[in-house]
Amino acid sequence: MKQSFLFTKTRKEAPKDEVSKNAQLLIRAGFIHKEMAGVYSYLPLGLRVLKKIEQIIREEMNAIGGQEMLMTTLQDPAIWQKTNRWDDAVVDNWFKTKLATGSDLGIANTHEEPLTNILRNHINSYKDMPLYAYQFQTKFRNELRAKSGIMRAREFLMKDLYSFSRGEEEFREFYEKCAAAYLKIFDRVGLGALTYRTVAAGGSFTSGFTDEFQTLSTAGEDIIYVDKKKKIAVNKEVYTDENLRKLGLKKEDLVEEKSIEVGNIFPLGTKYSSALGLVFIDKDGVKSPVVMGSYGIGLGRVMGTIVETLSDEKGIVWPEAIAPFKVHLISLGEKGSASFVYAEKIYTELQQKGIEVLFDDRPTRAGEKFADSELIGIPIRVVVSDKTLEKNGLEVKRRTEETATIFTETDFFALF
RNA sequence: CGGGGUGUGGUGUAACGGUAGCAUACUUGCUUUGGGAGCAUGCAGUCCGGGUUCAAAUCCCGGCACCCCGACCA
Repeated sequence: MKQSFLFTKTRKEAPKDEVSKNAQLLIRAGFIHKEMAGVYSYLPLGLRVLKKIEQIIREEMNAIGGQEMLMTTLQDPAIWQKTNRWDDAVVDNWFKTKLATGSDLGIANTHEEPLTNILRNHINSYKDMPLYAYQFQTKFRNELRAKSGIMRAREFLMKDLYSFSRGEEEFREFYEKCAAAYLKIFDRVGLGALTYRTVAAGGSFTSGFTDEFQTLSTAGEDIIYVDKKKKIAVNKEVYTDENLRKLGLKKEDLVEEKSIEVGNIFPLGTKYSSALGLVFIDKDGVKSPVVMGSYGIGLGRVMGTIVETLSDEKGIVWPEAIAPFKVHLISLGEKGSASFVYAEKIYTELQQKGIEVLFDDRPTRAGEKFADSELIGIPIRVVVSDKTLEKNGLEVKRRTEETATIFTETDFFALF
């Protein structure tokens, strides 16, 4: 894409009402637009990143047998009443609205109920399971206090997968598979080194533990105790001597850290299947409720966490796998000049090879282009100018490195 | 939801109750061209509703919005 075509602009200053680093940088660089507190639009650059994160998650979910679907935002209160989660006194962050006829309607904040209800039409026998369904869908949560930029929003895109198993053992097997897939996902998006599977409290679903995936960051809201050798952590909420003993962890190996919850997985047992009548008949003709699990990742939060943890003082530093473009090609020559024509040639060739490139063809000054490039954070910066032309090459600089190197055209294309 | 704070051009900021100014961005022109250029030019603003006052960005009341701390976070 030519940068002159991109409609977003960068800014030197962040809006005064944004304090979090992720929102400041993402707004300055033109990735997102704040609509209101906790509600952000994704602009072209931001959407590119979001889609890459989505695709990585999709690949890993498909790899463990997930089937993608898409459920509705508008929700029928009736099925939520069956699990007692319609009442505002029970679930306090509902957005609710009404049909023109006057009847109540919910705006979905999660999808255990609707999916369980859907599957009543598709699960009858033990032969119909195990079954794993997931979606990328917008959730609405009426948070009393939105904060931390895109990290805790009122409207956000979430991958939610639900597992349907014939028994506890079968459920556990998938649960562990999914945990492994999650670690892969966080690794692929560039958060692997900072992200820990973390033992947490059971929430309101079960009495046992659940698992969170926590990324170390001073911007985090959670406090966890990390065993860096064993690559595991314990959330403060379950940090007791007894629990540590159960988990086989020693207090002296644990370090207290602040962290961001980038994903979670938890057992649902038969809470929803029982309440909504999702049962199956086993080999012996006996009816039992389906054993369920739930597995979530907030895409915006992952994106925000990457900005929080990997940026530097000049701007964002995108890991290659999720960067909006792989190459930021900068022409310093005037339109029509020899170096500009050469830059256009490189641009065309990169595109022909299927390499995503943002071509800064704007008639602006070098300093501004460099500053923008660092702010936007594309992994590889390539400069074409009279100087590089004289040297018969291209100036290549990685966003993570300080120094630039002159490459010949051949060596440059060999990078990909 | 409790406590605190703040609302001024697109963005960042200034103005004792007395002419709303600066910077940036944007328009146009000339110069400049490897680290957010210079000169000139044009465009653009006091959150909303009341009140006090000769006079309100400024003081008072109400509302709304945003930020922070806490609580909450299926």
